[in-house]
Amino acid sequence: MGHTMREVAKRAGVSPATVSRVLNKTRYISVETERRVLEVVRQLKYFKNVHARRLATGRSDLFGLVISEIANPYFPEIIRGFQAAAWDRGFDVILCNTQYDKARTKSILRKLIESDVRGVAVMTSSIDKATASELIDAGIGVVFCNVSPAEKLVSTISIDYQRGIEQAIEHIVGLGHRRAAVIAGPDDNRTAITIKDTLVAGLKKRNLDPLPVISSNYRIDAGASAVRAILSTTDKPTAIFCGSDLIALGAMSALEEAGAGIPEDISVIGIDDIPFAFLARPPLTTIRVPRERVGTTAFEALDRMLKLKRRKGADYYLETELVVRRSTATAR
Amino acid sequence: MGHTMREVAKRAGVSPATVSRVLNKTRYISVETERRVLEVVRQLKYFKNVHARRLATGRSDLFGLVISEIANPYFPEIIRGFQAAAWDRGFDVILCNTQYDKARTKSILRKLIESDVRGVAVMTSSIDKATASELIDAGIGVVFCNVSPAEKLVSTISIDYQRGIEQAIEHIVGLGHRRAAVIAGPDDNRTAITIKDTLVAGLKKRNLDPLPVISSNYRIDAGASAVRAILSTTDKPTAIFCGSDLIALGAMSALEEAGAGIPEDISVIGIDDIPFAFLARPPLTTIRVPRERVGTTAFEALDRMLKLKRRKGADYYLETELVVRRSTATAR
DNA sequence: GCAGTTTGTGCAATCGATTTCAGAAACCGG
DNA sequence: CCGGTTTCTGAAATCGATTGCACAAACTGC
Repeated sequence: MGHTMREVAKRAGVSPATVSRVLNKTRYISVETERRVLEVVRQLKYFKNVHARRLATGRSDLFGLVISEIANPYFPEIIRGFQAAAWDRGFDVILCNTQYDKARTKSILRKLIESDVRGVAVMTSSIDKATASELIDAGIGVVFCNVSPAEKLVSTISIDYQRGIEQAIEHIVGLGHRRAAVIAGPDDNRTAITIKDTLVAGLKKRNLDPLPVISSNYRIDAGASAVRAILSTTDKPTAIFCGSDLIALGAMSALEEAGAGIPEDISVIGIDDIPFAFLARPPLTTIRVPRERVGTTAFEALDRMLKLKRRKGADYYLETELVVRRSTATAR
Repeated sequence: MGHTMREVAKRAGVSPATVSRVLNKTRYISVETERRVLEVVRQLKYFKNVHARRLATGRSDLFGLVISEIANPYFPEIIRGFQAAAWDRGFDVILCNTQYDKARTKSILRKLIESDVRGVAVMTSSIDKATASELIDAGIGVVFCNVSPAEKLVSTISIDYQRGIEQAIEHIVGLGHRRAAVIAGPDDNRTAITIKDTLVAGLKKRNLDPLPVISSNYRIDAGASAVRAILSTTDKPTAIFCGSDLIALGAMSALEEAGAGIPEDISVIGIDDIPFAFLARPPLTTIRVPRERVGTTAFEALDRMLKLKRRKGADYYLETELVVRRSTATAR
């Protein structure tokens, strides 16, 4: 709605091309001309139009970031990491929430392609490679989380839960626990499955027979019914591994309601280390996922991949680690 | 990078104009032609380019949403509300975090203007009207939170803390409390100041002399030092009003460390009702701010205002209400 | 003082869609 | 069957910037 480059050019007595060059510092420009142009720009409060620019250059300085639900405390730090990394290099990001909705996901992909984004970070398990193939067909780079392997135009970030989980089991075993339960995330979620499998395998290896319970979703109250199930077993576990901090917090609430003391009666371990984990009562022992790093790594993965002529993806690995707080203690 | 409309037109044996009309359903098109065009579109996996479209139409179907820090649990629901409302009407939103940084704020404003957004929702107190005047000069509508009054191109959303706070004070007085402290948010934050003033005024009116403490920031640990100060006073309060749930949670942690029981020794009241308030131990009594509504209202305020020929802003009001949980009890 | 380079600037094509204008074809009632 | 609509389509201008090419002026070095 504002002024155009042509107007600026006219007022400054130069050609539009010159104005463009001044504003983008792309060529030799005499100080005098530059001064005049900038003066006019200031006077007119001129701002160049990004859309025209994008059209003209063909490049789009845009990246997409797809998550499932912004209210899930798992995501904000990923977003921040990604945005910060993009911003630093002069790129913008379009944030999209699938809200776990198929139709919405579809239109998000369309929107991203139409926006001519350079790359997209898919940080939710609710989109798989097949769904994202549209992007790849359109020549847009994609980075996934927890989906190997990399291929052309596809990079991946793998969060190595193994290490953190081993530390956690070690910790629990060291505290004398012999029976542990698992409350995993939803069964239709790649990451949740990976975590569950890793947990179960790890526990078996240490001869703690897990009695796994599947919670149907990632909502906070998911833990409650699982806890009831656990407490009604004859051979009650003394430790509960949860597939996420949210589940753990829900479980803790339910345990308290049921009169079980944490950690005196039951130890609870979460995964993620969301900001509230340490504010929980008792502060939650959890396996930290470096979320901000996930975000920055996602951006860098895209940036690097797209600079390659072959645009071949790479696999990135990020470690997890146990954070011991007060929700775990010696088995009674 | 994909195909262009011209290619589609050629393959379908029609003119680009026709393709455009088919895709936008803007004119009489024969079924046969439409079929042919859509067929080619599918074959080629053609997506139209948003930038070209925006340039050509002059309209931008974009709105900006400015917040300060995405990791602050206050914001996600606002974002969701705003995005959902925008999305429903076919608009996109550019999410910007100021991170409380002056320079970053500056470049955000520039970016928004360059992107030719139609309107911007400024949901953080870290930007005031003066700072945002650039937007208004550029003819971009703005909606603020907690900054009256509305004017041309400026709408406002006022969260009426008064009501919720009165309910809360009533509640506390009813529980027999006689001395209450206040831990407010940062002094350079409009909203925090409003809340503090409303709290202090309300308490005075009920003859509960507050001993206000100013916490310097909104970070979780902000409450800790304030709590130390409060506990070291001779005439310890039996209730603490906090300027936000985050502060309240921090305070609760600190209180527990200091051996004070909640609510037996001290009742704690927060503001916001963030998702974790009810997971806190004890679940936090708090004054709920309808955050998702704030988001949707912000969008609607912009949408309506921009439809007016005079583009005159309006003031919107949203109520708060007390949510009683278990962090408050009779004074001992 | 001349060929060769470095600077500084403008012209005009281009990016990919939208949209005005106008014209052709089909349909209509009388 | 003829003037008048209505329906359908295309040519071409337009949006606002970028950029390759061309050219002139100002320096080089010899």
